[in-house]
Amino acid sequence: MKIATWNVNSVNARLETVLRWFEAERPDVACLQEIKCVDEKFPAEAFERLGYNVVVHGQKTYNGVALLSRTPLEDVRRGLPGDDADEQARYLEAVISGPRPVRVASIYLPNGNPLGTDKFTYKLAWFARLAAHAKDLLALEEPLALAGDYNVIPGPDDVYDPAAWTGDALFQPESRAAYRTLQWLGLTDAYAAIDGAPAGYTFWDYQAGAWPRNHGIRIDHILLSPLAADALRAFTIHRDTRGWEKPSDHVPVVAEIEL
DNA sequence: ATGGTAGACCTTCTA
Repeated sequence: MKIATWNVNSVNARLETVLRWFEAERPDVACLQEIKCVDEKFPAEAFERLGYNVVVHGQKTYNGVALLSRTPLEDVRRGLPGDDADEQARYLEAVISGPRPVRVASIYLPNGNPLGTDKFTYKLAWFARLAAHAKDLLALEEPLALAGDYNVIPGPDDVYDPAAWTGDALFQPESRAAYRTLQWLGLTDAYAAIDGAPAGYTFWDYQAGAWPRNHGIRIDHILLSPLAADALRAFTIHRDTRGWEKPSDHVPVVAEIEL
């Protein structure tokens, strides 16, 4: 089973590009982030024509996440538990039905910039809520994948120039520690499955020629519960899509598991 | 040099 995650930076502006990749890669499950539309504006029919079931947790203008699956999605949870006042659409969870069900979440973690503002506070608070919820999910002892744009550069090997990012929320010690906390709970970063691969960036800014200069960062991650990590067979970053017409600034990331 | 681009949408915010 191929589980993909992709921050598409507006699903409607990107539809042709996204469908092109779906037709070529045909993931079984896909987590989308930054769809930038309300539920009713999500182009569900286009994905249904390709054989996908669709659930959406949308929002006007900003954020918004979706889950696509070849088999029906059950036990759907919209929004991250822990703060009823949080109105930002950044979390969507469901169980992918089948003989070997897998619980999957599409995650769009807050960016947190600039430092010293409530945006960074919100990021860390959101991270704490995610850790609390992940702990509850891990207690179920199911195959589980938490996939998405975490807006965290885990380490210095995950950025073209660490010094250029020291003042950025994505590379703060607190952000990196929060990401490690998820792993101490028992989640595995599927990226570790790449053997001897060079830096695997997943994002290149639209500005300042970041793509042609390969000024990238690795911020899109797939975290797996023990049962899912044991079943991991491959992990791929589809960096070629960054060179396509009208690209997202993020590229798709895929974990293949064999349960 | 504190730049640059993209998307939503209406003037500026977010990334």
